[in-house]
Amino acid sequence: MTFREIFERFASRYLPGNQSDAALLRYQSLARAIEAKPDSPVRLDENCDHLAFVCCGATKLVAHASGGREQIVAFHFPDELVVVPARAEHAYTLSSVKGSELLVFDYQELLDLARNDPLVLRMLLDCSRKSLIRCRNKSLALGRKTAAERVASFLAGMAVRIGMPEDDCVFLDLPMSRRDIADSLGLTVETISRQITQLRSLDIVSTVGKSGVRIDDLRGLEARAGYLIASG
Amino acid sequence: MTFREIFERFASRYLPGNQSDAALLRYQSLARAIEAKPDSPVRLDENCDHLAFVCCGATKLVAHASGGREQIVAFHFPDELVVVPARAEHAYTLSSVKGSELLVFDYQELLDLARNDPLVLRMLLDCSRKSLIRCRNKSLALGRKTAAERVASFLAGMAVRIGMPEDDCVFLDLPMSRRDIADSLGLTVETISRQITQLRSLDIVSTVGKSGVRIDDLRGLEARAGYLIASG
DNA sequence: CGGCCTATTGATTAGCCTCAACCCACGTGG
DNA sequence: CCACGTGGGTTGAGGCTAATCAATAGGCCG
Repeated sequence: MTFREIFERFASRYLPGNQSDAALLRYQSLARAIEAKPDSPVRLDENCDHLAFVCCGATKLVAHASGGREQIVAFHFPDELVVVPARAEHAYTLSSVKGSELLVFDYQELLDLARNDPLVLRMLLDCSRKSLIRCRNKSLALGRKTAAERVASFLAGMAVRIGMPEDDCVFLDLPMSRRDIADSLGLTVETISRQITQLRSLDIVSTVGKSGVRIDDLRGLEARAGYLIASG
Repeated sequence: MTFREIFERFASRYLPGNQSDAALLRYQSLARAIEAKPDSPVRLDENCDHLAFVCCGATKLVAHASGGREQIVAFHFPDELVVVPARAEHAYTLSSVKGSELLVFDYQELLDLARNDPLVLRMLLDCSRKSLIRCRNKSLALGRKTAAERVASFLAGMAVRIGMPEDDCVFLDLPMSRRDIADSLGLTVETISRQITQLRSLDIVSTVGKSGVRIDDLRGLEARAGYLIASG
């Protein structure tokens, strides 16, 4: 994809429709397209925050702790936005999960340009609030849910975000490895594997190759997710 | 405190200084003061999001899972803002930790009023982004840190937020109970207790009564917090 | 001073991690 | 076309961390 196409896609989704061509160009001049190879960190200026638009592929925002431990704080799929904090201040890295094309802004520059544009500000606010809700839900899972519940919640969440409805079930083509899932759920690859095996033996999901998961019983999955609502 | 005083305090901290009296009054008309007793949920309309300004006391935002399990997703101290999602949609409750005085807005109404006020929008954006960073850090702790590291991180974080510097050390008067700390760190009260005992025996902290904690060795505390930066 | 609730301490258990082996799909080169 | 190597995924055995269960201690109220 050309830079032009990527920017158009971003603009049509996130910039208000009534922008003048001149205004669009100003936004465009702040943007930079980045192509990221599978499972490689996205190189960004360490001294400032960034806003990234995922055009295609999938990315993960990774938090680092001592001893090489990693926690994936969020995944991002096409047409989603991420706020990436400055590496210098907070130990986070944005990485691609599979090959991805991104559009990246210096967050502060973008904010300055949008200083008097309430529609863009509201868009950013909305994006930030959605991330916050997701992150809070993740905190609940990491703090209080069992391995079985975390995996069920994860799959149920993926079904909403990237699921392809088939007759009476939902098919997932998971872009991330078991290791990524483990790092996202605060577990190990072995535990993920065992839990998926468990779900398979209960006829709740079936797996197709390494990345394919068909959710045959979404109700059953949600019932195991530990939600307060909908499962008591 | 009177409603007037609470609102003034909110306005001076979060509304831009150049607002007309009429504009201030419009904001004021959306606000409602709530006094919350210790450890009791704040009663809010379940069908909409809210923005709460903590005037005094301390609050916690609690996420609920099945089986009565609770995860505290954030604490809030005087002069801080919280976005509380609609209970109807997401299973969250705002509760006071000790007696608190709050100023509460319907989030949507506030946003509508501020629709064309970039300064207020940026303030909200900023607040949302700070919450997001905190929540991401919490995810790292819950997903990948040991009990010892979580408690150390917690105390180090509290030192920044509510610590009172004394000669060569920091004193904390923790407003929350051990149970709250446990629910915040994804642990049990017993584990919290044991970890604090451990820190005491290492001469890193000393405790004064139930709520007092003096951090004698902040460096030592941070070294045990599992941070990537500053501790390798 | 006595009752109550929170915090602490101790003993045991359970869930997940660790370590190790194996399987399988895929790519490579003989 | 098959032997081989590689890397992710799965499965199994044993260990460790934090949970659970139970009892004691200690602050704070009347």
